[in-house]
Amino acid sequence: MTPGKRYASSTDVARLAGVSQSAVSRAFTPGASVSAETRRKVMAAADALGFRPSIIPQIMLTNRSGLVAVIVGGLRNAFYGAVLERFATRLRDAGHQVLLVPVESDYSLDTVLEELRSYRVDAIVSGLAVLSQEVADALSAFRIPIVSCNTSVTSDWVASVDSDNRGAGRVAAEWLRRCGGTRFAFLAGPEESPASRDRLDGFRAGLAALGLGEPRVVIGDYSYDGGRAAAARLFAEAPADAIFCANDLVALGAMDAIRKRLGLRIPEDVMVIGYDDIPSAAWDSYDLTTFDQDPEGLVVQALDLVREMGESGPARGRVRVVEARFIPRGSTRNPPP
Amino acid sequence: MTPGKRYASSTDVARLAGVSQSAVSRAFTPGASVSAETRRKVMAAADALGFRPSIIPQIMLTNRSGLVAVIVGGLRNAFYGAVLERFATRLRDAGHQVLLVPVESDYSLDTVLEELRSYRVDAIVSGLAVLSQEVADALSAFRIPIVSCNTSVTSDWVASVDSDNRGAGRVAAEWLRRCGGTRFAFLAGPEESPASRDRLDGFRAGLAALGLGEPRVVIGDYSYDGGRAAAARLFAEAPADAIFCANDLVALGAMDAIRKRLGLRIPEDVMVIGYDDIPSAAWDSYDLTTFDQDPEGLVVQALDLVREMGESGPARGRVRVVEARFIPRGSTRNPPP
DNA sequence: TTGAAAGCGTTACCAG
DNA sequence: CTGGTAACGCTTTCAA
Repeated sequence: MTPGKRYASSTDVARLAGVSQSAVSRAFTPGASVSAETRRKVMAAADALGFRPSIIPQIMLTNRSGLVAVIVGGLRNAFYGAVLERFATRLRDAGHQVLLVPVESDYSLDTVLEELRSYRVDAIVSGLAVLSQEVADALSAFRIPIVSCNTSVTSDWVASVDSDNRGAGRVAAEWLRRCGGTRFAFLAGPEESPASRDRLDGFRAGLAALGLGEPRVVIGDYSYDGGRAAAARLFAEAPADAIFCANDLVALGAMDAIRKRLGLRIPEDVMVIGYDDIPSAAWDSYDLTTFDQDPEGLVVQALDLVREMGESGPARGRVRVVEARFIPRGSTRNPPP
Repeated sequence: MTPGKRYASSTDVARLAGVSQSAVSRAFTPGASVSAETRRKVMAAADALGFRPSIIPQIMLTNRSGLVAVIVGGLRNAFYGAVLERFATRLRDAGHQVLLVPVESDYSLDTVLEELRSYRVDAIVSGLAVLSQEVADALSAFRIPIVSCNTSVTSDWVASVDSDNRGAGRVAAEWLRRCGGTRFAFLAGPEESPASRDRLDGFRAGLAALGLGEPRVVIGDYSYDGGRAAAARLFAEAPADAIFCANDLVALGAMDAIRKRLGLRIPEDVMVIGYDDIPSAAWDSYDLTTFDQDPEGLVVQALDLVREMGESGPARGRVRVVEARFIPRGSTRNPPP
């Protein structure tokens, strides 16, 4: 192609405007001391050439790129879409650019981090839970501030934002009990998901505090199909009437299995509670009782950590917790007054 | 913070390894001529210092950043989430980094493009439809290859990928007619959406070809709530029994309104067809007849255009079309044999 | 195979 | 307020 030259440089502009290259730089620097006349000449030449300062040399000088990487694991879940959109919008409003990094598992995380490092990203926000303390420590070697969502593990360079999963589990247990539930079950996410585990822990604790036994647990995978299959497996063994699900997608799948395949009614025969409050949860066909994870709060806290780490540098033990707000809807019966 | 120095440079590595800086560069350049011994020393020193070449100076030299910007308008629709994830994955596989740019309207597009230019992005993929020929021409001034999805407008620097919306509209009309539809309606997206307009055009053409009259049209906004409201407005005026919707979200909202609010049955009383084949369309509660927009094909074509423009430079009139595959499900009756 | 040196486009500093 | 110069970290000549 070679369309002449793709980009004009400040030197080109300086030549055309009849000033020094430094003058051009100053004309584009807010608050620099330039005479109105010089600025006018520079801007005219810049417009003629389609010039805008490149940010690349600046990155080279400062080692700050303005880039923040956001690592996501799977966008099929509308909740992640909503969170990602918020991150992207707020990061841009704060003057950053968003580097989107899709990662299958934390297996490939090391390779990815090498690349991000070579781009001098200022920080990394990970939707992927950083699983173990070892991984968190290993990540510190990269010396890039990392904020991990849905974990409470931290290290020098890793901070985290966590939802109050345990608290929510307890609330679910109490509500289902108050509304007349007797046979409790938990449809879990992937076995290794800390969020799913914490929700179950809270659910267990809540039931125990009420003098009730262990809930039955079916392992799933955070998807609609997984929820449907899990519900089928659950009822194939024995019925349940109070089901807490690891997330909304699982709950919606379970609801469809319960109604369309098993022919039971919700909430009369079976009550269901989800987690996330994705848009579909509010749809007329489901009207799912769930928890709002406060995506706004999650994003705000995460970005506040990014800012804080950028300013004060690494420090161990930064954790923020966002509350999960209970949203009772029609998939659970009304409690007695 | 200042943790000593954040990044080691090739000069630091050279000093530690007792070689020249050029040697370090070569050791990291595949196919460069370095002796095994030198490479060994360099790598040892690099590991000790945690060194990896910065990509920034390279960008400065070549004006190619490896960055491809993806502009998205709203991630609430799961279809866009799925498409975005594919884009991100494939772009990374092709060795690019993905810059995610959320944009409310094309109002702010100019500002955004200035920024992207200063980052020397190699190309821009826009999920936002580039509306008019004027906008497309204006975009050419930025001299960055742009691929626009869901438009057929092009210019020197703007290529586009379009779904066969008209063809799908015709198929919808034919299917609804064959299955016994008599009172046709179209629930549109935003008035200015070219995709929605094209789907309607095809629907109209299909009905006309069958000797049928104009469908009734209700303007909406591509959302579930919009679909619900649009269906309510439609039936408040007069009933319909064959409804084609601008996308799946609208269709799902309409289905819920028709069943839960109006007390009608689907498909016995009313048939509904959507567009996109988002995951929820296949859920048991909806089982929505729809069109698969072939997100895979969309992404492949778009990235092929990116590659092509990167290699051969600007050229007018690059358009690719991806087929929409019809997926009959339970929200329409079975056609007579 | 190796080292020295130029150059990419900025910003920041220093004299004038 | 202005122009010259150093510096950032790399790749790429050019000589040796």
